[in-house]
Amino acid sequence: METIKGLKRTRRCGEFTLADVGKTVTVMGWTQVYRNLGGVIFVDLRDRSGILQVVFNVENDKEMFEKADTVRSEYVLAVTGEIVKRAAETVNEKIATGEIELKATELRILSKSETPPIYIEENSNVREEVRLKYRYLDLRRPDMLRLMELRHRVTKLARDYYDENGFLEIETPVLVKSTPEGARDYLVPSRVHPGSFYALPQSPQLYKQLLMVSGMDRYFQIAKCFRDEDLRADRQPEFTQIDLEMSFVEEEDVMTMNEGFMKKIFKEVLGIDLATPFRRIPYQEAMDRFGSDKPDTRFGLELVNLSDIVKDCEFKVFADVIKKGGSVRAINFKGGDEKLSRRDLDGLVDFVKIYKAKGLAWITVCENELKSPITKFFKEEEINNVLSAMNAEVGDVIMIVADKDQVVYDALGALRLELAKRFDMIPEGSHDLLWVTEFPLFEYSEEENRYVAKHHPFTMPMEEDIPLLATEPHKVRSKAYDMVFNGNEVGGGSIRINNTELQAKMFGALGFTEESAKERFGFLLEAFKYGTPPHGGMAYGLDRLVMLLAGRDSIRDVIAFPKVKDASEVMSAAPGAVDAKQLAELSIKLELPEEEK
RNA sequence: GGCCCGGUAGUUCAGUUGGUUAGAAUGCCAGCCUGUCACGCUGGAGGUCGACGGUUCGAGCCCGUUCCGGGUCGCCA
Repeated sequence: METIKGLKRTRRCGEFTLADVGKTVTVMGWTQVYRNLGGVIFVDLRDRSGILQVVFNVENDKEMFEKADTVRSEYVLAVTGEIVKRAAETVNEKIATGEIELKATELRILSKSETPPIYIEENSNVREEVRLKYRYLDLRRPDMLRLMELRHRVTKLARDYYDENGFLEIETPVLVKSTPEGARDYLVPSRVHPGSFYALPQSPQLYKQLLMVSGMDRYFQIAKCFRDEDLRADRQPEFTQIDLEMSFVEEEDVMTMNEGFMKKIFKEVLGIDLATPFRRIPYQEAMDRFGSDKPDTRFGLELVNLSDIVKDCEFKVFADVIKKGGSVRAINFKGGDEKLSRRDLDGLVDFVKIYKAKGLAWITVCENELKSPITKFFKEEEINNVLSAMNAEVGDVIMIVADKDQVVYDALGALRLELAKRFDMIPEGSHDLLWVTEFPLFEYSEEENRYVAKHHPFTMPMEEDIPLLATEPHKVRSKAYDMVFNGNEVGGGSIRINNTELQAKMFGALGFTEESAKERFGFLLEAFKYGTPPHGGMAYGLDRLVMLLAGRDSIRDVIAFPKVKDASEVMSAAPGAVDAKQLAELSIKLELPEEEK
């Protein structure tokens, strides 16, 4: 094996141009392909920047030619030679360096390679299982390199932007106190304090608020966060936030600041001029029109509330639902009749059942009649009112769900996305940014039988709703806002409570006793006694943001070493068992479920 | 935890109603070839059909269990 000793790389492979013709240079990289034509060998040498063709000719140097003949895929080479211009008929227009090539004068094989299990190429369609097992090879592929580059640029722009706007980058601890509200914590046992545990942070929330108390004024951080919950295509247990907090601000200040950030990212990464300010859609409007708190507004299929029209109808299902406080809502799939077979409609009925809907009623508007399993239960006037409310025309299919509001929203919200996806109703390359505002402060947890904070317990209620805190907490709206990009939540935040009495009311509404509030958040409440500026902030899901900017469907594509569905890592096989000695040091005894012993 | 999809050569896939020796492309190995660029030509090697069990004269194919990967519901303040 040969060494690099005495050689210096001139530049990366893809960075040479016609201007370098005649120069003697040294390049280093991986062998993309080699082509032995008998008396001449071509090696395409690849690194992060691209490819440069290297030529070995038997007539120039027989010994080196024979050495070049032993080169195989992914061998790591150092080649010194002269950059020469290619003859016109041998120019390769497919690569950036296609007009030149390197005429080798010295070849060193720095490292051999076994035949790689996956081929290193753009858009290889290798099974994800294999890609993840050999992630370091997968990352050699140009599209993966570009995604890592993109991610780097976004974090760099975040640092630049917030720095320009007077934010300080401050690190907060990764070993923190567990506050079991919300997602499950990852726990880290303490050796020094047997029986005690740190948690890994779900977000730097409390610390950044304390930094505001400290007078840091504006803070940001690229923060690793952890949530011990199940994965999704856009959710990893270990993820990164662009986290920020500002003092002396209201909602509009935070939103404006962050519109500026998005404007900068879109301009510099995608070359797109974003219009600001973004639209603001109150939560309730988002739910009523789109059935979602992260609405994709790039297409229609908006929800219409039919409750008033059908509340007295003879179709028991609808009337009963409304009596119990639920609603009957519908979407109109324009021209759906010719796109959907009866079988497709049955499939959609099953589809909404995933979201707990008990069924999906439909009315197909034909030339001289209506096709529907339910119209027989309705008076003519009711039907006409439904049709006009839905703006129905011949060829349309009206799809109706009746249930508790949340189920109706979930089912129709998902159904409109499904139809839009299936029938290509989303304009290609469109980008739709908006804020959803006025989130409810609480949501009811059936599991815990109490109200829980929708955002987190430090979120400021809207002034006009504060009187409702003690009486009708479900009606209280908050100064919280989510940034939504093409129907994805890319970030969210709120104005925080900076007043201890209000915070106490908040804990009261959440059902915390004074002691339990003190036990969990005592240090924050204590800090708030000493002069807390009005403050607020937000956090972006960096991984998801980069994924969307890149137009990818999976967050794994923008994370160098992602976890898979069961939160393990295929390549390293983490998590793993530890030996008895380590456990003993931590005073931990295992008691595994029977089947796992 | 539930539901759905997938697992056949290094890789991507095909494989008929359950029937002889499981195929293709690509990659790999060898030989030939002096301007290719996914070089070309000739030849060759390469399989625990994810695993285990069952049904059957006979299983890649049917049944059960299980492992692995993906999607999704629950979950994710």
